[in-house]
Amino acid sequence: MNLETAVAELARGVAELIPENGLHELLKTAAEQNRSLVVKAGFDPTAPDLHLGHTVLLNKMRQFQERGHDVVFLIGDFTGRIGDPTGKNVTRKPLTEEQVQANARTYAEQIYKVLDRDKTRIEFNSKWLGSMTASDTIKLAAQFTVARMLERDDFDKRYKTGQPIAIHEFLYPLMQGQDSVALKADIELGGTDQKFNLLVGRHLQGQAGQPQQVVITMPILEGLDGVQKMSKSLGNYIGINEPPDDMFGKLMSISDELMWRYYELLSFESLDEVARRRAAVVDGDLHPKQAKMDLAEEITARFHGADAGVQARQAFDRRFAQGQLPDQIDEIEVAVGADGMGLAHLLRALDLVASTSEAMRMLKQGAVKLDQQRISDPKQVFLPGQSVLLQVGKRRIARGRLV
RNA sequence: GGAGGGAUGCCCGAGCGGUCAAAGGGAGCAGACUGUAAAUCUGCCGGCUAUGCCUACGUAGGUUCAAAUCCUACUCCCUCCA
Repeated sequence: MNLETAVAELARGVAELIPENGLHELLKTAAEQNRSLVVKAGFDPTAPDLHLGHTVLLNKMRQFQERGHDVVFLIGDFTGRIGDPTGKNVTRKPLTEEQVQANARTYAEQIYKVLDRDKTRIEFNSKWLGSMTASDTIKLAAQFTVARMLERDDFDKRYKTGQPIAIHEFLYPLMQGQDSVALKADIELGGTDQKFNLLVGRHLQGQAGQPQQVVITMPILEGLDGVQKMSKSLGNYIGINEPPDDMFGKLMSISDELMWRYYELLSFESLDEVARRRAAVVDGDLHPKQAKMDLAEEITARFHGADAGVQARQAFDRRFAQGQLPDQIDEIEVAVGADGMGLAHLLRALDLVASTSEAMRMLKQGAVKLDQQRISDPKQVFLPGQSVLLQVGKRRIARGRLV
């Protein structure tokens, strides 16, 4: 494959490339010298539950692996103790060695659904940061100024609006930059929110007399709402370990507009194919729902296998297009006592609602169905021996066997 | 070290002695519409043994028939001065 094609492919979906022609130059040199590049990406050791947002970066790492480069999955076990300066969670409990190891294992279980296990190098930054002395730290801190630190958007905003900034937060970008020095990184990948930190790496490498890494930032993937970034705490995420049907269903619930964004950042279809698809939808030759199902199937298949992708698609179609019940409904045994149990409590017992108060509300709003028939009397009593199929809204469904 | 401001439900934010389970917005949930779309409209949105009761407005006390609202102490946060 020629250089131009390689650069174009590696630049797909990239938010920013610094310096702009850096990737081109690097690939050229690497090819000439017949060496592989050190590609680094750092990860927080406290959030090992990966979702599709994380895979935007992983996908890019994988692309580099496919070209034979040395991809370093760096776990920031040391920097994780500082806490990335977001203004929240300024104090964070230090993780124990065991916790770090456990989290690393959890990462390993997940990332190889995208990355090539044999070509991935896992490192921990405590390896070099942990042995730094106070004097080393001061030397490191001396290589950067407060004024430049305050250029960071996050710090700038907080400083101007009077939000607190703890001194130790300034160390985070420096430590992360030091990682690049220690690894002699040629390229560092990160989200756009990491831009400043990645640039500090370039600066420190320069100070250390090393070639400066090329910085590649990837866009932050929007969550299911299409507005805020995908994150676990916002609840707008799709976890890569979620069951196929859930994954498929969540992908189907995104807006049409967001679907194209997901195509760009998550699909492995070539940009040409995506463009063709989009044109077909615009021309009315392809229903947007079909396009979305294709995407949902591709992603589901990536994490659960091709069969699971197809099955999830069929199950979705049966359930929502044809209005059938799901293939599998968990049957829960409920002890109702000799006198039976009222409907409101039964819903609670089946875990279809969070409280009996919620049950009352759902009943009042006509959201509850018994054996596919709408019902609304909270006092309706169910006796032992009965078997019931109860639904709350479209998605909550359970079968209860009363004893 | 000194002076001042603030802490309200998942989040933001009004209330500043009774009519406050607490305005308004966001998020979320449900119903209608649909492609489980999105958008829109409507309703809900602390809990319970449920037309009543209990718990809630930083924490602990106090004043009062009655406190999110007043007083005291404490904790945390912010601003300005040094």
